Amino acid sequence: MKYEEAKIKFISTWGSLGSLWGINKAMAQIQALLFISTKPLSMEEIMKELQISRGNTSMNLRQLIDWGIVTKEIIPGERREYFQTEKDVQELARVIAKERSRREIQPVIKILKDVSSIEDDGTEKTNELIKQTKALHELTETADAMINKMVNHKQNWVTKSILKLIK
Amino acid sequence: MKYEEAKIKFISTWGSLGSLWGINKAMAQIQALLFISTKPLSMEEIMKELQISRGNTSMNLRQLIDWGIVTKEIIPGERREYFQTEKDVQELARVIAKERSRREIQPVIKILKDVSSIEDDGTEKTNELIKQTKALHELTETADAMINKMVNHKQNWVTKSILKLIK
DNA sequence: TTAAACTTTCAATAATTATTGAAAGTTTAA
DNA sequence: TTAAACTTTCAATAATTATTGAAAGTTTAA
Repeated sequence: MKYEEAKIKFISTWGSLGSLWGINKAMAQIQALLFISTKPLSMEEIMKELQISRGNTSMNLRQLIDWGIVTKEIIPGERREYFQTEKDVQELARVIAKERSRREIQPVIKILKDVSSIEDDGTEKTNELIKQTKALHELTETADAMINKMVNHKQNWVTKSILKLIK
Repeated sequence: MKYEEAKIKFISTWGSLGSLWGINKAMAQIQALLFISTKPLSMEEIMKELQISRGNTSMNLRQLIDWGIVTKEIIPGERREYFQTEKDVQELARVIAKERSRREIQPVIKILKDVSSIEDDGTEKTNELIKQTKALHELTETADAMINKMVNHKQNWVTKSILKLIK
């Protein structure tokens, strides 16, 4: 496998993995392209590389900026804007985990809490609903907290300690 | 909020959360319905409760069985099949994490490994590709291993230890 | 066997989500 | 100011994914 093939493979794999971290294909591909680029890229360059339209590129770049994983780079003397992504994987993981938690997990936790707090009328079905949603609420809250804590430590001594602990 | 309202809210929330654990809406809703049911349900009952077609119910039930979180229950003297889901949240989390890892994360890890092992021709762009995909490969592999290990311990002494460690 | 009571399959269709591209908007240099 | 060089917006369209429902298949009781 040579450079070009590897590059295409990486970008398309990372694109289809987008669903796993909650973003769409084009957004993930743009991030992937910037991630392996040796320099910031312009919108024109991104469009050309990924074969996507101007509108699509513009919207998805804006979303990536909104997520906080892509930044605009102003190159002196240049009219057009250039873009670059966070290059450190640990920091990338931190931002993604935090955003996903905020956008998707927190709202669910809130609803689980509400649902599990309904008045117990003593019937079997109400009992079951309360019991099960309460268990789900606790699990979700714990898992969310753990992932965030984990990923928030830049140095990985914690990771190492945890790995040692659970091996 | 009364039982019926809470039930509907829970099922629709869990349904839309499906994307987070990699399954579709109907599949997640069926699982949610079974999760708070006090007894196994027939296909007829599931269709009626969720207002979905027979075909849809049949296919998604099959998928849930395939994932290993729903089982058929034979009730003596009854012709039709009944279904129930795993009721223990810890076990549920274990199965989901394992399946997601197997179906989605493992294939990506393999590709990252391949891409990061291409021959280094000494150019800057090849260097960057190798460096960045290697970092991503390590991170993905570590995260996957951690989540699986974590969720694999039924007792939660590990969870507690980890929480203490990272707080 | 047969026929009733069920489940599964799958082509057609509906719903959802992503993408295009042209028009409108904005910025900058002269 | 103006016009060239850019970016953003958004209605139309394409692509993808989920759902339906009728026909085919299977199982069981008699």
